[in-house]
Amino acid sequence: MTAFSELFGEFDRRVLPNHMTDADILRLRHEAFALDLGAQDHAGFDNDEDHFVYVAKGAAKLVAYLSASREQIVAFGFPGEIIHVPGGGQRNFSLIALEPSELLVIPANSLLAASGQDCALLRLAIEQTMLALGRSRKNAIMLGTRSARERLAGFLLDMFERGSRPDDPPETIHLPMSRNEIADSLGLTIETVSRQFSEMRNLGLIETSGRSLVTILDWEGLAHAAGQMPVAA
Amino acid sequence: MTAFSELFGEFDRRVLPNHMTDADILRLRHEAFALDLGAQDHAGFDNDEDHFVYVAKGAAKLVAYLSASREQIVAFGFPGEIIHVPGGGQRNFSLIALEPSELLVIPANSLLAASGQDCALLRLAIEQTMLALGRSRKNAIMLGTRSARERLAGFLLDMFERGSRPDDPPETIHLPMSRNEIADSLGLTIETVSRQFSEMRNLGLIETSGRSLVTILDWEGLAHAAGQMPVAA
DNA sequence: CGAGTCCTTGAAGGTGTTCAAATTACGTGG
DNA sequence: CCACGTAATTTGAACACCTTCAAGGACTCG
Repeated sequence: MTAFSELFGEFDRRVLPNHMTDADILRLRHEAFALDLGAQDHAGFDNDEDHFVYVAKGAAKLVAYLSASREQIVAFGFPGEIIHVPGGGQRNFSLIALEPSELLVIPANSLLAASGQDCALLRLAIEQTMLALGRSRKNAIMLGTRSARERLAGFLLDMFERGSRPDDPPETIHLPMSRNEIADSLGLTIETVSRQFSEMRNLGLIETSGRSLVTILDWEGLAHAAGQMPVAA
Repeated sequence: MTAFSELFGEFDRRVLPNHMTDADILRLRHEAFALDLGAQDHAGFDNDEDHFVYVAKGAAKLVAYLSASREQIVAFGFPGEIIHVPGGGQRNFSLIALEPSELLVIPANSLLAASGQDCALLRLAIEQTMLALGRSRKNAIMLGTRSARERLAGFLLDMFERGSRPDDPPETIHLPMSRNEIADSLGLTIETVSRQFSEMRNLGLIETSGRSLVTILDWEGLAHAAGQMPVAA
């Protein structure tokens, strides 16, 4: 069993709906390809077309480049998630691995091409695109309305939801991205992020160990700091 | 010919692809409905489901409510455009008319339900969702990286692209939204928006007349103020 | 163990916010 | 058609938060 077969098999089990026809699965198998990236490698695939990227192992960031210094991280991808990578539109997007990663790349056209009569692949594509839209809007709301404290607290809670691994100690998470990358995703500077870490440490909300291990000590306090919306109608 | 027929006819001509089957068109016609809204009316439809809303006349905003005071406008919709309105997820979204508007509302399920063998409706849905995703990401990048000046300059240029009407004087646009709504969409306060208007007026970039008429005097200067990315590789 | 990078901390400054008040625009009724 | 009342906008001043610039310290990799 090749590496690709294993990878595609995992994708099939975890993402593809059960009722897919063999023809659809075979076509997808033919169009998709595996990508093994080292830390900071950027995924190089045909930039004219949209792609869906399934993250099997590791972690990745989708970056939009602006001026030389400032860049914005549009999305993170963790194992089991799918990132939508736009093709050559107006802006320059890149998918970059945060740590050694195994990815399965699926050209969007292979999902959009006519597929059987129940259009299972199209349905998969639209479902993933809508998920991406929801995440992007949530992100935009965060960037438009929240303070630095709220952003980092929300970020940490989000990372705990998405990034907990079987081998991590409970309540503890390994952040695969640097402070700089956290800053670029929250629309802040690295110094502000660092200061927020320190203050939240001093408040007894979290504990850190090394550069990337974070333990949540006070879940309620952290949720409060993230500025949860009251459940009013 | 009823108002709905006219509205749906326009939608058919301007949005639906030519090769749609009559069955698809009829089903869509059966599921879609017209909505006539006065200024500040909010579109009330079943909030559990996603909807696509075609704006025929007027203008609308898609708002996310957070705490009582702060809200974020996620998208504007102008004639000819389609807004994706998410259903009952975690957040509270509302579609609200900025001025008297005619909308055509299409429940997402009526596009997602199996449709013929070429899945024309599904294709339409995915195309619109991807457009919405692109706009949302562009918006997130703006909110994460741009200054107040850049945001308002970019906003005005965007409005000129999307909102020019046949009866407007050239170089001049009617903004259907208040300063408050501009602020809520740019992630700023109303005072900051007003100050930026004043400064851009003093710089000779724009001219304003009344509350909603804006004339661009210096296109190049405004584009520069918007912080155009140099076309470097 | 050493070198380099990443992270933290400090101090000063800028940009946008908040609070408050004056002014302008617009719809309504006379 | 003009005057008035209300709401939106503009402006001012003080302040808060985040950024910038700068330097010291810690972690990780080879």
